[in-house]
Amino acid sequence: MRDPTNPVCRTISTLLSRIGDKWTVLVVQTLGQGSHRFNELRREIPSVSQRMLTLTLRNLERDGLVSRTVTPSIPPRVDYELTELGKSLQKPICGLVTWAMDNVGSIHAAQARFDAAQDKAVAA
Amino acid sequence: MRDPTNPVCRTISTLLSRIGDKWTVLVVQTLGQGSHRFNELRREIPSVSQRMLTLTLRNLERDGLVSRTVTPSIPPRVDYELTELGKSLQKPICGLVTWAMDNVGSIHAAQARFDAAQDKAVAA
DNA sequence: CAGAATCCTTAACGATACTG
DNA sequence: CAGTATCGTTAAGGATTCTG
Repeated sequence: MRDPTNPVCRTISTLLSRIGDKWTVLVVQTLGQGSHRFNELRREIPSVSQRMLTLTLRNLERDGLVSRTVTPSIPPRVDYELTELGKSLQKPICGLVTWAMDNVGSIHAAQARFDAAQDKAVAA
Repeated sequence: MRDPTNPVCRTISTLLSRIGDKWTVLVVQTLGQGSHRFNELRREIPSVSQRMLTLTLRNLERDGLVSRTVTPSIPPRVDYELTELGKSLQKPICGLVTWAMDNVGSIHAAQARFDAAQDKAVAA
């Protein structure tokens, strides 16, 4: 089940690393509010670079989580939207984010304890 | 809420990248079966290097998700175990893994469609 | 047994400049 | 507007060697 040559495991692992990358979750959550154009996404997520937004959207599109609709006008218009599959991913992501928000306090406290113990050990 | 200078957001983002790293989820799931010694973990996760296992466990310990118990014998014995906080994280992780397993098929199909369309575009 | 330290390669990412 | 292409930096991770 955790054999890395197993294709199912590889897919799960790839998905987890997507979730863990810097932008995927932000993009999915933004698209959760509805369809967005490329530069609308950039404005909603100011810290993302053009390059990273492009790559993130390409990956999401390739995995079937986001649809890309091109309107060949001048200037061109491209709309991104969550697919049904993409929408279904929101729930487990939300579970994780909620857990994190509920437990920020405990985590920070644990980190403070750990770092204090480290300092003490180094000082000694 | 998605301001990267907000400490809560930073914690959430750090947690997500932990989930997304190569080993954290595997280690948490292995420890979910019960307490393990260092080399027991290595045997259960053969692909992890000693260095990465050490780093992963340190991070988990610092975040308060895993406890580390040293028995100063010769040879030394170190046991790792999920804390209550760590156990509570299993549920949202499971939600994500379950989603992934349920949708591997759809994802692979989407990737195949995407790649086929790419090839066609390149060939043209 | 459980690690710390070091070296090295690769991949991620940001910044910038250019294009249909 | 919505990208692509290229470059340079940083960080992740593996392999190896050494130690209490």
